[in-house]
Amino acid sequence: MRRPTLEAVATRAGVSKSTVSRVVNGEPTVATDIRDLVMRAVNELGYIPNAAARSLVTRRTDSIAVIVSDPSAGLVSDDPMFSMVVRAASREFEAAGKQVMLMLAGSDDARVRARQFVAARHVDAVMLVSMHGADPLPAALAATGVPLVSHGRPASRVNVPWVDNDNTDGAAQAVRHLLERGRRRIATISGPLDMSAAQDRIGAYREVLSETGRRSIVAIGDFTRISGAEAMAQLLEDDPALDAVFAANDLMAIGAMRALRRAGRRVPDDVAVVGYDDIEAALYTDPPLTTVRSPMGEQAAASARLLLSLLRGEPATPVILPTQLVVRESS
Amino acid sequence: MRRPTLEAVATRAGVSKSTVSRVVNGEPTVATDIRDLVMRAVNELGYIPNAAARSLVTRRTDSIAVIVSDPSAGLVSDDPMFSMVVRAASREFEAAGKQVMLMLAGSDDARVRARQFVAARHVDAVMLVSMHGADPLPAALAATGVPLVSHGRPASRVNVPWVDNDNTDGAAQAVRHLLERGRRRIATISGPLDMSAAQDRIGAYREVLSETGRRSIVAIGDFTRISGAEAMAQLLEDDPALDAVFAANDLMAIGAMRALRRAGRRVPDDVAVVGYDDIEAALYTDPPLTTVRSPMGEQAAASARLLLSLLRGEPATPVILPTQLVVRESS
DNA sequence: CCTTTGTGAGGGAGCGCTCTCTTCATGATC
DNA sequence: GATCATGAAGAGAGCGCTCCCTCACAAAGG
Repeated sequence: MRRPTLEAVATRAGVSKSTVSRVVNGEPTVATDIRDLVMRAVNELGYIPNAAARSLVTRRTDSIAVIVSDPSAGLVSDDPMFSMVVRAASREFEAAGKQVMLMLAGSDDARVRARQFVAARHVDAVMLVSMHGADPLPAALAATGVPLVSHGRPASRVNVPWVDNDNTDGAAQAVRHLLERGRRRIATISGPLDMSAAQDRIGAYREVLSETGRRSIVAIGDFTRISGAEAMAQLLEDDPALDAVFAANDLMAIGAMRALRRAGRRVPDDVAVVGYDDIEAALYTDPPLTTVRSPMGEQAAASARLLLSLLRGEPATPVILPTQLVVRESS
Repeated sequence: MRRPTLEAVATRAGVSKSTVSRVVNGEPTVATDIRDLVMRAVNELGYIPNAAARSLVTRRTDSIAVIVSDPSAGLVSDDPMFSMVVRAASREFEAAGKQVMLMLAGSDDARVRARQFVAARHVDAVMLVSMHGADPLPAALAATGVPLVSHGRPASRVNVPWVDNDNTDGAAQAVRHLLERGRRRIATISGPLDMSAAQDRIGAYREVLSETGRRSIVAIGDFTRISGAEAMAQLLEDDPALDAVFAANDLMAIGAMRALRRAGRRVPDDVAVVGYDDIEAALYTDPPLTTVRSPMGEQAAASARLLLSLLRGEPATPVILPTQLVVRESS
């Protein structure tokens, strides 16, 4: 009935518990014939170590929390970021033999639970994803003393290693590209200004424009398609003569293109559109979207690897991955 | 240094370990004054129960595995299904106080690990997502005796409770709608035929067409955008005169629309397109996509709830959720 | 020859908790 | 007043594992 224990294996193999433990944990100080003996017993009994018992004594769990802290994440959000990041990170952790505990920290309540969970040392480490300036989680988690890496630079000043793409350079590339195409009135649809990625992207937009003596035309979205459409409508109202728009992500760019179409503007003839991220959907818009490729999956994998190296006791410093403009037909 | 234990709390409160345990676990047989005494000690010491020790004796882990078993899940897949399903299920489990262990079972290797993991009882239950006919996991997991629910009806004949949407009815609605619109040569882009959803959808397509004496025009995709585009190109080659296409999901419909545009066909004038799922992106295609709304998030939540009720010892029977055609401008 | 060193295996305490069993106090019943 | 039922708190075994320590034995050195 009950699953076999170390002791059962030891009895069967005619050795001590200690020896079985050594074999199971791959310690080298076991003679090969005894090792074979033990392994046979393990297989015959179908022995699998009890993780709870093991972690009770080792104080390790071999699992890692991936905490996704976004504000609400409405029920209808088919967010490509989530899918890519979670998948890539999982793959990396699983390859390292770590289990992934996924926690959504959308509400304050959930954030408190997440903090508690981490403080209770139910996981060996934490990878934190996608938070905004007011998010108390980076600091709260850092305070638990559990190894922690942030996917994306935290907006608040807190001493947590992170991995990000070069938002500033990416956005600068996008805006320069529009200038080179001869666009004069270049608007932007920014993400929420409490997110570092949004800050960096709009900062670069402003910087490049001011270098060439042009003024900024700004609307704020929240990185969703619908907000992109709304922001675009707003921009058209503010400046009907605009001839280009840089959206801080592809989802908003897609929303913006829809709003432009509804307003009777042609893309790129009347208004050029550039996005950011290069999600797969950017290939399938009409026209296909010019965008800045940010290596989202790679960034997540790098975050995961950074955390794993931290866990091995190696020092962790922030990582910035390069980005690259992908010119398609929308600009 | 070390975190406080039950015993430390007991000493501080001047009671026995047993009493503290009762208080912490909310048992009613503790006098209120003593309960308060204990709670004060708990708060003062910042006591958090050690999950490993607890689960060593209770043989519960209060965690649930969500196993996503899709064939490869290429690095570039920003799959809306994944995001919605994982989020909705997580929300449900977290609300019930269960931790979610996410496991990607893309490779054979990963599948073996997942099976092992479940067999080792590292989780109390398993929610299995999105598998195909040849997938050995449903049977393998069922054999472990761990409570199991499948999100989507398993393709193989295996006795696992599941939750699905009414694929047959949904697809039938889509095809009837195209007929009502006066379309004569209606093609379909099916999903992989080893998936039950794909089987049901193409089955209904064939059924409705044969009722009206029309022939089937079929291409097979794999539920990705790119495969939808390829399948559409194939269909146009097979039957240049087709005037409608029913894609078994929205991603493929989006790919198909792109292929149609490239081939110089107008949607819906030359070719009407209907998708399936009603992902958010369906609103943002040009023209907006007519599609069958399948309640993906609701389905995932229902799967999660079914599993939770199974865990409470209640019997579990399959659940089928209704679907509804959403007519937009692509048909 | 005895002692030292090294190596591989066994013994057993203890990780922090739950849960059964026991004890004790209180009050009800006859 | 003796007996019993009831309810609340304590004692302690034991969950399955790791890891420190001990020990046996063999080889090497004096």
